[in-house]
Amino acid sequence: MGTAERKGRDRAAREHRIVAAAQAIAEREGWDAVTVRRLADEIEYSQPVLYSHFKNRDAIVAAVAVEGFKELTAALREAASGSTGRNALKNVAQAYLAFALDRPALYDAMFVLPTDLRFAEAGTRPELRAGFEALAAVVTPFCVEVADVTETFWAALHGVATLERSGRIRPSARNERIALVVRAIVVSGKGPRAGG
Amino acid sequence: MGTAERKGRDRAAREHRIVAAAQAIAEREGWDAVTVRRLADEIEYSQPVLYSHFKNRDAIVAAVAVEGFKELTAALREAASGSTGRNALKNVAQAYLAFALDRPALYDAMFVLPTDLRFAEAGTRPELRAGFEALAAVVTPFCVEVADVTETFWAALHGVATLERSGRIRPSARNERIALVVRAIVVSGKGPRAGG
DNA sequence: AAGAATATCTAGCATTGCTAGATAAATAGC
DNA sequence: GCTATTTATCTAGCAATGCTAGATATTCTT
Repeated sequence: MGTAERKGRDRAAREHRIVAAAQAIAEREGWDAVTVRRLADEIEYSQPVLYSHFKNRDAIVAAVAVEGFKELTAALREAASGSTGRNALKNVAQAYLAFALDRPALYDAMFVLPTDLRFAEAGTRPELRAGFEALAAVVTPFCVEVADVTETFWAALHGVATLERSGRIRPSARNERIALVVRAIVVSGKGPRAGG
Repeated sequence: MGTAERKGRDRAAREHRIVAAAQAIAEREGWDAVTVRRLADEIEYSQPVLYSHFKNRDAIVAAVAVEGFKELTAALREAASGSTGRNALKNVAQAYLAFALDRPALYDAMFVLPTDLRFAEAGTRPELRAGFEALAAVVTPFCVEVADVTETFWAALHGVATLERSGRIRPSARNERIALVVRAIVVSGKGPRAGG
């Protein structure tokens, strides 16, 4: 009899509901509104049930972050498709910033709030690695040291996103900053190449 | 009689002790350990006294952040002095990253934790503007659009610092990333200039 | 020295993450 | 089918937090 399987599915579905509720509340009202009690209400179970799925609240945030990486990766791939070279770079950069600025709560889960998620290391979750690969793909044509340049590209986008989001740099100059970052990648290969 | 003045001084001194205690605890044990009760113990007054100095806990974090900007600005000026051009850029970039990585709690107060501090706007506190100016100073020789390039330089450094700190990019490649950022600034002027 | 203003404290509220211990439900053994 | 055991879930509560109302000292004014 498949009751064990059904139980497993039910459990997975409930876990998914928890993560979805956390993401929805966070995106609507911010992460402070995501309390364990509130999530318990939302899924119509008591608090301790959540702790049978996740070690603690941070683990729930981390689960939302993983969802965020899936979405970001999809957005970056979509942006890269149908263009090449410098245009692909620009489209990806714009898509990255659009994601960070349109989905601040999700972006916070991925990059600002404390989690144990790791990148660019052995044991990195595939969802995270895929995001990095999507960036690397558009960077590759312009350099030899792909890892270095991809990391720096990513860091630049991340910095622009977070500083703009917190009002520390002028939103009005976003396009100029994107252009500068793209240009930096284009000329970043070892030894100066003619701008592409 | 100067008792009013003395009272003012005493009050200012107490306020300074609060901020210093907050910074010390944060740097030793992290911001989670900085509770209002703990600060009250530290300065040997009761909790409500803190609320006569600061509107809420976030305002205390913001006060520490302002101290951080003073320190960062000093470090950047020091790094810039005695060198020019590309070397100044590199030294400043290294100093920025060293600050962010050596003083994570302070850096968090300045850039990660929620505060109302603004940059690059009317009404910005002078301590914050000074930091921006220190970056602008080393960027200026390389470009026309100083504000755009300074913001992008800063964002790149900020991104590198935060991603490296949270283990999302390889610490081993820091020098390569610094080199890329510096190179990007050097060639960032309107119209391609020969790399310096 | 009496009254007014200021400085400070005690005590408590409401909320949070998390958990021990009790109970209900499902499963297994016979 | 009935009982014993395991599994799933809940009730109730702890300790900590940010913050504040209201009471009490302390200092100033006249």
